Amino acid sequence: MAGAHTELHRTVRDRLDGTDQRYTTGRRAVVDALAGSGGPLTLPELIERSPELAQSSAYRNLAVLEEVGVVRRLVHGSDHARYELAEDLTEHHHHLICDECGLVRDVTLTPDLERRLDVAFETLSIDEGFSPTHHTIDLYGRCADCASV
Amino acid sequence: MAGAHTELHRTVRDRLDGTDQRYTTGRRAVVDALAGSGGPLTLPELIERSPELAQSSAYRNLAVLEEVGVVRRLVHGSDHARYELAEDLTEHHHHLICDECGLVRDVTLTPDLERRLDVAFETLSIDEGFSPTHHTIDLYGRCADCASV
DNA sequence: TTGCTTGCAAATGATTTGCACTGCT
DNA sequence: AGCAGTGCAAATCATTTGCAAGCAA
Repeated sequence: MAGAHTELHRTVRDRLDGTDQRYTTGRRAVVDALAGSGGPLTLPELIERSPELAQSSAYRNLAVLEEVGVVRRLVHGSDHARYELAEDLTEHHHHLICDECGLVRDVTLTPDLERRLDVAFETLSIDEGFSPTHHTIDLYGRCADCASV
Repeated sequence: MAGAHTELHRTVRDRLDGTDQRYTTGRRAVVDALAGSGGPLTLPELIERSPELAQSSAYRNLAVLEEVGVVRRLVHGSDHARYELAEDLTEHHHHLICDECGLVRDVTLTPDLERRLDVAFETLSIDEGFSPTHHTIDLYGRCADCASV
């Protein structure tokens, strides 16, 4: 656990070093917050978890981290965009999204199903002259909390 | 073809009637534009196809049509949101999204694969206490035009 | 020192809204 | 007549950016 965390930070630092950027306290706080949540966070949620971050710096750090491939920016229906660690730092996953409260949680599909999907996408792409790089699957519905009301 | 189109308009009118809203020329233009494109449109694209629409009216009409379940609003990475006809007026489909130019095109998966996905989502949802209503799949990559550069 | 970072305040840009006018019904 | 729809201009609000000060190599 601690080991994985350390390695995560080392990877991030390496990627920043590559373009003369520093791994500052603020950036580390962003990475820690994203690593510690079970799903992508909005800017307000991120700041709630790291109140020492100024809003503009948080946005800027997320942009920098996105550029070096550490962070991924997502947009669903809601007002705020959401941010998560890039998949090569975590694991391929998808999202459960609550129509009611907007909560987003990570989920994974079985390797077997992912394999079938990849094959289907590949075939599709050839038909369409499209070169696929990645895919996202969002599952919308009601989360446990909202359903129990 | 003409028949299907007529039926579409009738359906839209019915849904609007249900809440004392009118199926005006502007709204019809919005529906026609969305029905005639091979993928969801941004507001600028929509207005390009129907220049008689004022921007604010286009936004307002889209909002009204979304409320009565005729239109669906999508957001991907780009600046503008995209709008398409609701799936019960068209057909269950997914999207190919070009990382480069932002183009979005509709695609469908095989019924067999969709069935497998539904089963997987159902299982997943039970595990998570989540009640699924629908899903979206976005396939990112390079479209034929951008790949050929 | 050099130049990346930060925080504040101001700017940007998509979308929304107030209001007076138009046009169905 | 009575109320929904429209267009314009102004308001919102998430996000971005300019700038002066802070901090690490």
